Amino acid sequence: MTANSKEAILAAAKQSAQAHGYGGLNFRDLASEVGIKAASIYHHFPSKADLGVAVARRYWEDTKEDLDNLREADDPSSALRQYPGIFRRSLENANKLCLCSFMSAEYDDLPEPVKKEVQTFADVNVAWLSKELTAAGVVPAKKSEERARAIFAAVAGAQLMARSRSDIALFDTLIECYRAAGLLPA
Amino acid sequence: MTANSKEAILAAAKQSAQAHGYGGLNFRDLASEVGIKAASIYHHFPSKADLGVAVARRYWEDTKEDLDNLREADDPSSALRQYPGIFRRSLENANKLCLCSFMSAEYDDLPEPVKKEVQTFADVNVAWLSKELTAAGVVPAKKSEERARAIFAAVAGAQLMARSRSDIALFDTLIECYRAAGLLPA
DNA sequence: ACCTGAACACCGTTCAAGT
DNA sequence: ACCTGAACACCGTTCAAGT
Repeated sequence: MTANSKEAILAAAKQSAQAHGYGGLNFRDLASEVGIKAASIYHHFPSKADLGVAVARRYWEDTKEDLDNLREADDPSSALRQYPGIFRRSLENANKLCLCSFMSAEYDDLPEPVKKEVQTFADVNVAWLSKELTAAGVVPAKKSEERARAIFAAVAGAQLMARSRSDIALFDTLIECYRAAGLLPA
Repeated sequence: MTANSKEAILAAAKQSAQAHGYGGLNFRDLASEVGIKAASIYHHFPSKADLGVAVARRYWEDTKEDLDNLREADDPSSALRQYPGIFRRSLENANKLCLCSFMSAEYDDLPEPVKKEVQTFADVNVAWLSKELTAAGVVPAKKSEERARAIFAAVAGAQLMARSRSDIALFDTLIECYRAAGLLPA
């Protein structure tokens, strides 16, 4: 074992939750991947709900960092152009789904604090998109949040559909079609 | 018990799968809702996979019927306008998700024959949309399938996002925004 | 601090046996 | 045909004990 167990658990849980959801997360498989026993996980996370919260929070934190890096590296138009790439990378990574899309599906069965983190993921994406859309002059400031939400929902939907076909090219076609139709800036 | 058990199981399983997914489908709760024991379900469906196939097939058959009715009752433009209503009705029904969106998330853990039914659901939607888009003159025939796929993915994404907020008004706003942006015909 | 074996209560699933 | 009791496998969780 290289790093500390807590980080290793978090990383493994993130991968598993993106493939199998919160319900599909199980401590025994998780532990064996990390090289400890299931009971040991409880030393780091007092319950499954706590692990779920930690994974979802880390997930949006990582995404926020990716988004901020995009913003710093490029002008708003280019940054917006690269936004779908974040969802594409999940598909590239063993056809994985956005953790928060999966958890949105599972919403009824999620512990309350996990729900909050899922919503924060959406909020982070919408806020970033909204700011870039305004900065790029795509839509007036008054309409930017609404458009941001539409883009977020559509890109998540494209990822979901592409995953169900294990077809990254389909994802690319869908994004191109969003651009051609006018939902995403060309 | 009114009708036969098999139909009652199918109906209850459909509701449960839309709320909790294929993984969340559980025979004990299902049985108690129908008024029999869990083991009795296996008399009607030899395995969970068989039940999953039956539920998913029934689901797309029902949707196909709804779509065909829409087509017969209205001209292509009006029919297209009412398309998102099919997804809206799931949300109205106790904030439920499209069964096939949920199963797309769960794709890695689905039995092979269930995967096929999930794809057929998408195919049915895309074929209907494609035909109506061409008939309504929204896009040239050559581009209609691609656009149909984009609409299907985007509407499913809107439903997923609205579900995670238990907010039907958000679904309506997203659909309106798709129209304003040009993805859906106005 | 960090980990484990063993156990607990629970639940989805299966199957041989009932009617 | 239709249903069930009982068993099985697995789950999240706990805890006393190990280092």
